Amino acid sequence: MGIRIIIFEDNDKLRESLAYLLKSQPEYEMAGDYNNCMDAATITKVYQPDIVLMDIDMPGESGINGVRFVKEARPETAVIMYTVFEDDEKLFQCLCAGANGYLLKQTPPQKLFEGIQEVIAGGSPMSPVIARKVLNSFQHGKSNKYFLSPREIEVLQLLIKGYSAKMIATDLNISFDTARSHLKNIYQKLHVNSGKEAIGKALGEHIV
Amino acid sequence: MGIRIIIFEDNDKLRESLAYLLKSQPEYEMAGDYNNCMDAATITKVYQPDIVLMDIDMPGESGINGVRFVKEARPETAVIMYTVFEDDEKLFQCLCAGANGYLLKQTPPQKLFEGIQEVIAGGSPMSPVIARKVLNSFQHGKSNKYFLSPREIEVLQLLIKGYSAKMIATDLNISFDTARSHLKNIYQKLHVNSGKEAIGKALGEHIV
DNA sequence: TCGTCAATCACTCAAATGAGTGATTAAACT
DNA sequence: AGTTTAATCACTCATTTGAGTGATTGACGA
Repeated sequence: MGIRIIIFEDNDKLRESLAYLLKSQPEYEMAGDYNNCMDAATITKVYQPDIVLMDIDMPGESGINGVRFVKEARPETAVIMYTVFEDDEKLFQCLCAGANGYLLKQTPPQKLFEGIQEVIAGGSPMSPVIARKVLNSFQHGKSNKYFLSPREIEVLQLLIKGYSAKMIATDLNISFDTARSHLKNIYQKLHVNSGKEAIGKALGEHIV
Repeated sequence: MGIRIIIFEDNDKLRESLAYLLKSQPEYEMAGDYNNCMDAATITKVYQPDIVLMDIDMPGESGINGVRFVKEARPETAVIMYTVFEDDEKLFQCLCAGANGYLLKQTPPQKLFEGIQEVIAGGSPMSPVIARKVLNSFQHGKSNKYFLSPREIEVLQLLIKGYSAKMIATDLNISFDTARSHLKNIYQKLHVNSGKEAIGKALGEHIV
């Protein structure tokens, strides 16, 4: 019994040639190919594939939801994204949805085969550019693109810890009004108008 | 001029055989090998390597700090971790410190060479197990260990977007006081006593 | 049927907050 | 020497918030 593979890809030509390519390898067993992932959950439950190749841009449900469907239906099935998109937004949505690999369509067939083997071996194949983005996402080191002063960063950090203006003032040994003054300046720089928004933005954009 | 490489590895035998191995390839140029990374910053500034192979467990400064030193001294230098450790703690500390790749010591020399080429090409080589861990770290989905009701989760999400109680009320078509009531219940469940703390906790612990 | 709980709404009150406006000092840069 | 900036402090005012207390409805399960 070979490695059971299902493809979701709306481009007919590409999907068929992919299927043809995989079928030509004795170790793979094509369990189906579809031009949309609306029924991905059912399909996954029925055919229990080892691998799913998933495009992102498809009519109806996007491949991002496709990953979700497959993973909810059968977590053991490994999903490899196979797409032209390399923008951060879609990439991280796919990863959060549970994708096990992310290969760009420029990937030569040889690398695609390797990727499938890597997934079977418990790995997570990624195109070089993607792997770089993924690793970069971890070094969310103080971007500070809003040009906060050192003192303002200190104040913001305390704010994030849930401190009130009064507590911040005490902690930093400055007056209540100075603390509030810093806070107001921070809000201006972050383009927000409340401490809650500032916290959301700071944590969301990894400013601190 | 070849690819300049520096090795930080405290195991003398391993370090020397690695250096020997790399020197035997014409495209690599060994720019030095060290059994600790205490002076990694200076060494990096002086020799300006393209690649640094960094062990984690070393006497004096750990390789995790080593990454930091190298990256602060010269961000263009790519650092590849080369270690036996595959535990989450150390892995993610390295990534956050700016590592560009993470290969386990079980990696055969051939794969090590490929990894170096991949880094030069702008990629981020990772051993399969590592890549899997990295991708997995993205799918930390809503734990809800504080047993928030569905409605409370809705309210919390709006709060995180920076909405005031009044805005939440409008958005959900409920009265101002109901919104405040929900907020108070949420604070109780999260063991906090302000919206700001709630946002911090929710974002920090990936509750929503 | 009874109890529990989510969801809704209401009222009070003291404290915190955001906004606006303005000022001083010291360091850093031009 | 002049300018900019960070950091400090002060005062006002309307709005928001947290807390406390209490009540009603409807759904769900024991």
